[in-house]
Amino acid sequence: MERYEPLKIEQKWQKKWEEEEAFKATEVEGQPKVMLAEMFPYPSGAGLHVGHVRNFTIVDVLTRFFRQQGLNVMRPFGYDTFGLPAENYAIKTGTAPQEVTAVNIANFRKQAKKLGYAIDWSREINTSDPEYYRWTQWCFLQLFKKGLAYQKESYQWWCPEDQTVLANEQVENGKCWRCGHEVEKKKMKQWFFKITEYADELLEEIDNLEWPEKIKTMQKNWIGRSVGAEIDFEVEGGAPKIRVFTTRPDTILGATFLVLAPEYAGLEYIVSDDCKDAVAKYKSDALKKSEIERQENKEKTGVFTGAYAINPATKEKIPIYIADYVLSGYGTGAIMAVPAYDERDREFAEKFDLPIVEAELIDFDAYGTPKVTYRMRDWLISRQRYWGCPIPIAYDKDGNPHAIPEDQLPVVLPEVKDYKPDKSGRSALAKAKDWLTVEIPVKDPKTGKTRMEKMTRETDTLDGYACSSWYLWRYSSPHDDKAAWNEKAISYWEPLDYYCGGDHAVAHLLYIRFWCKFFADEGHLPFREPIKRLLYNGYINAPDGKKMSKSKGNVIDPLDVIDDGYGADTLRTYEMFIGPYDMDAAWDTRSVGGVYRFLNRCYNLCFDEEGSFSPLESVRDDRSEIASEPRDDGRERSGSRVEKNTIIRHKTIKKVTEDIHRYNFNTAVAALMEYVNELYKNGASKEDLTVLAKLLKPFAPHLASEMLEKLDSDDEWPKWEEKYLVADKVELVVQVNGKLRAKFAVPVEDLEDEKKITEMVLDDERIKKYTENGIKKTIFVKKNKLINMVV
RNA sequence: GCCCGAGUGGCGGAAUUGGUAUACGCGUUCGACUUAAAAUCGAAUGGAAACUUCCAUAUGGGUUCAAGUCCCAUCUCGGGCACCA
Repeated sequence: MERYEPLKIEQKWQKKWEEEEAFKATEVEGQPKVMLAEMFPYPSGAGLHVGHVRNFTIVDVLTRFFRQQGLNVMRPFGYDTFGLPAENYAIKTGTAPQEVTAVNIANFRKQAKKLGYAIDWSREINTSDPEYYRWTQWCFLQLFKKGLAYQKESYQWWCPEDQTVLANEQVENGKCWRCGHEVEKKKMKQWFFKITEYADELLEEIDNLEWPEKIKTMQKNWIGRSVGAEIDFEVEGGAPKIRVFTTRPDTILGATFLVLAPEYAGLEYIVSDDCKDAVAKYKSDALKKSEIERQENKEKTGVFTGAYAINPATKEKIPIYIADYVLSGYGTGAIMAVPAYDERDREFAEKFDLPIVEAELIDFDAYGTPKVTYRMRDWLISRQRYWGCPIPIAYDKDGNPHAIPEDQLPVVLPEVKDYKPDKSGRSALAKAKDWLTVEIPVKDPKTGKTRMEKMTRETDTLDGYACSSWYLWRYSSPHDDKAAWNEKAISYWEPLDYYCGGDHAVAHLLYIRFWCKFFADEGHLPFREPIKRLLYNGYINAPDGKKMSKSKGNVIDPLDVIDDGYGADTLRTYEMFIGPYDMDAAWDTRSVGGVYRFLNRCYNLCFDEEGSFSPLESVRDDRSEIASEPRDDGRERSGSRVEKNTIIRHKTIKKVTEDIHRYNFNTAVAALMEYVNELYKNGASKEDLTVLAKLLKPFAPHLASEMLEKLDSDDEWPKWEEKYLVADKVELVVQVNGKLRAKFAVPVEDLEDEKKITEMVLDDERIKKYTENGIKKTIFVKKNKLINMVV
């Protein structure tokens, strides 16, 4: 007897799919389309891990499901290749990141093919390929032209280990998200994208997305819209007015002092001479304080500036303090403190012995102007690193930035020998002397003539998130050399219908929405939201329940699972069966064996000794008596095995179809297992097996293809018919006071006759003993085939 | 501190609209095949009882003919935010 040999079968089909370019997608006007993608991976040297497999398989199950349903499906693939791991490796070993990246991509591609994914390999993209980043630079220039990419000198998070600035989203608990080193604040001139320009729309449109509530809430909190007012306070002695932001302008009568952030601009005009030293010291201490220290010690600190302001409502003189509990980057960096209504102000007031006035609330119209403020800041995008997309900017001799003309794109990353950033904090690009100088055409404002001017290139590179903020659109025309994306192609395929990932809840998913709105405004995109549905999958942990990590030695390598003989189909199906897709799950090696046994049973149903399927009735006659034995539950008592199979076949089609639509992949697999168990009991017809193979194909495409080939069938998704879902006899549940007391097999038409049912039930010995003293009422629920007698 | 999730057998988990709790898988036990083992096939498997019941969905209350599901309170775990005025 032939045994199920997954590796042999899988090789055969993978070769076939590759040769046929089986998953190539082309636009067909009028045919409904579906586009799906996972969050493209960073191709690390370690290769695919089980988390990738879960993520990619979810996309693949949906991809194949929709293909089998006759939709025009596109499922591309790509690599997010710029970033620190390759660069740090380059610094350590001198190997060019370009080289390492090429090797890692080749490995990822090979592994993804080994998993049998239905990928259109002609749509493979790579963010560090000049063919790609040429258009990342083009995107930057569009933002630059509209003033949405701008430079600003401000205090920024700086990682002393990686020698680069970090965005707010890249600082986790006061530490660098990559190396874990404590970050500090440094005043620097940096590039920003003005994401705040779109804050309102980004917030408002969240509710229209088919995204998990968790992600939507996180984005809303991140944007953090607050409605309030700005109020000006005169400063005694003629210093510039202090403008504060408050959400409670109605409490102004209780404002007994002002507090400024230590970084408050214009502080020098306010501080009195005798307080200068104390203020200067407090300010420098605050800047040195790490984020960790600020978080751990929430005890209020601050110093008096020696200056006073006038409360415009009470006309009283109130002192001005500086304190680090007021943040420079939010609102105006200054607050009116109302200790009677605000807990933090109260703490401060108590510590510094300031008055706490329980004043009445007033209508504030006379004192403030309405103002909306956001917690979200502009997106800091420059990085002092080599391995990133060069910012297409050059500086004239006065230091003014100029756009590199679009016909000079891409600005290609120059080859260097030493990848270390220099001591001044500039990236290794500063060492590429030849590359650094560039000639840019400049229009002379007086003569109107254009002349070439020598300039110096920007040595910062773009945050990797910029590269991934438009890649979904590149998929629609991945090798177009005329435009970032082709308008016709993108309007057919996009927006993306399904996006699946388990990371980047805020940053990436907010940035890509921001760029979408910008490019829609520029007339380049025909939609304002890039992603219709988001599936946010959970992590896979080690068998001990802990996170997998090399140092703990608990990593499961998916390729080992395949090569151990289980094969890709088992791995894929197991990871779908492991639990609800959006919950974390622990790897269980023994359960992998269980899924393998299931696929083996599928195989054995289809391939007997002669290598042909086992037709119903011809085999397993030894069990025919058992099979036709009436069962206790009374269901289908009269049905033949063929009739039983027909019912369960249609039930299974319905269950699997609906489960995949609901992303309940685990219960879809369970339903297939139940179906196979039934076929083992009853025997299987060709029709039974064909349906099995079709339903199995999204999960285990190689085995299913092998079965379908044997059965001489296409893979068109089967349909169920409701009429087969109703057996002629059904099981009636009888409860007394809500407790299960008996089950009856009744003809389905009897459910229409409540009186008949009631009489029959009351006449039964099992029920009689409970109802001797009479019944108060009966509740009959036809839908649930249930009757409850209340005594 | 605030905002979300979640808590069901020995284990991972089902129960989709308030209606048969524990689907499916793992593990365990027994049986068939075998000289034997593996593989495979079949049966049993929440706990106490013992032939008919009782108790079980984190804990305590409530609503209902009926609650894992709804309401109130409490505990535990996970995630997010964390001086945002």
